[in-house]
Amino acid sequence: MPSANAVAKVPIEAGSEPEKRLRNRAATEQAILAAAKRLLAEEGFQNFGINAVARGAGCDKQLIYRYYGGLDGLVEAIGADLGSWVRDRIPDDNGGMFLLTYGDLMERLTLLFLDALRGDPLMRRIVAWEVSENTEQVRRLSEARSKALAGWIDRMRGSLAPPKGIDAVAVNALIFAAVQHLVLSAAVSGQCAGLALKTAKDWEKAAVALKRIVRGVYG
Amino acid sequence: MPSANAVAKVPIEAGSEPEKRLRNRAATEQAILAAAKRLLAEEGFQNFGINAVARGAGCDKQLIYRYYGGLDGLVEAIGADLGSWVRDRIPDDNGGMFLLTYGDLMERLTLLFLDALRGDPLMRRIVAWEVSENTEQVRRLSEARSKALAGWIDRMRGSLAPPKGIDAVAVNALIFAAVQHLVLSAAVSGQCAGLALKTAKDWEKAAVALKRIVRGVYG
DNA sequence: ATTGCTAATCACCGAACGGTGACAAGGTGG
DNA sequence: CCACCTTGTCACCGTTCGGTGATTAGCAAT
Repeated sequence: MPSANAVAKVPIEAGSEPEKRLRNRAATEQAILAAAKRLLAEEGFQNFGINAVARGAGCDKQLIYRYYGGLDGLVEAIGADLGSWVRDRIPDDNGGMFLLTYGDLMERLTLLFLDALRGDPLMRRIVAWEVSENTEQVRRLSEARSKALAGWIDRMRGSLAPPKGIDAVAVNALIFAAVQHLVLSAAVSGQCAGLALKTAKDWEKAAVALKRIVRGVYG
Repeated sequence: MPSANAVAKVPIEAGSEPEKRLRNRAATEQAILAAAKRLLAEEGFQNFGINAVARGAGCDKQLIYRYYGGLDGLVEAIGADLGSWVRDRIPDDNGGMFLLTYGDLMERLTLLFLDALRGDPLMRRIVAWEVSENTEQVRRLSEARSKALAGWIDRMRGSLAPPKGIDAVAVNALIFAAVQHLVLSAAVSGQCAGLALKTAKDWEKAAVALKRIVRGVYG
């Protein structure tokens, strides 16, 4: 290997990573944010820290402090993305379907929410984080998430009103809580309270039960 | 200060902590276990570690390795206590009440479970832990908990069977999931999906909604 | 009093953490 | 060409973590 030093001076990445991200702040910021989201989604909030994110982004942690003001700012940037989550993951129309009753609406909402949460590991980790810690970080994230979700629900609801005599806020809180815990538990252990949740058939059972619950309350 | 060394030789704890727990293995083991449970209940699983437990128990961490074989063994010892949790926290009879239908049973079970979970911070932390991590530790804990709970439910059920045509396992999984997430979220943030959960009145609303859901399914 | 067992403590290790200040590298305007 | 500003990197700090010998301290039997 002749002139090894001269070659080594240029990192070997000629064939490994063609993109170098050299002196490009915007790209680096995006890389950091992407690494943070990926890390949080894949590893969970347990080992989520400055060092891990910097390692994942392939840059120095100092840049995280410079560009985001530390982990807090980075987490807030993640929270800002949650608004787009709703737009990306959940259709904002009814797919040509007519929702005649509040029960129709809630059935569709809960099933959509179930599938969306099942398919989004980042969101699951955030939900798990919310019920595990009470730091300012998490509170901000939680707020952003609930706000985005509430807005989406409002848009879907249209002019439909819940039946009189039913505390829809409380009932819906329980239903959404059920979906969240079910999906979280399934993602971690593949089951929830004795109900296996691995195969498509398992999930179909869960969906049927969920519909039955919703219809049991709202008809 | 004459003979300061001699005085310092005896720790000042003469007036601070009358109990010394000197060379008493059984007592030390209990102190460690109690400290672990207290720490887990009050601080959560995030900062739960060998050093923290040793600090909380007021002894050296080496003893945790000796007596429990490390954190894993200690966690298992906590899991072994979960069986007694059911016995302590939840009555195993029906309080002289006659449960005529499966709906009666489930209403009573869910409300009992709700209150029991609300009143037990340790159990809440364990549930939050279960949906946040997937280590062997947590899996063992989870298993112990679900086993104890299933046993209790079985004892309560007696000969009552769910209505035909209803997938009770799936429905009940959702209902228990709802209770768990509701209580966890409330404990952390005082609310769940927009439903405030602080005052007794708030919880009464939640209980009414829960009853409505159960009755909606099981009549 | 001496021996021996065991409960309990101490001292230390390497690693990882969050955080910070100093410095090198790369474009840009004069 | 030079000075300047931004981007990126490096080295280091103090602290905490999990984990492991080596050591001390209390009690019982002989």
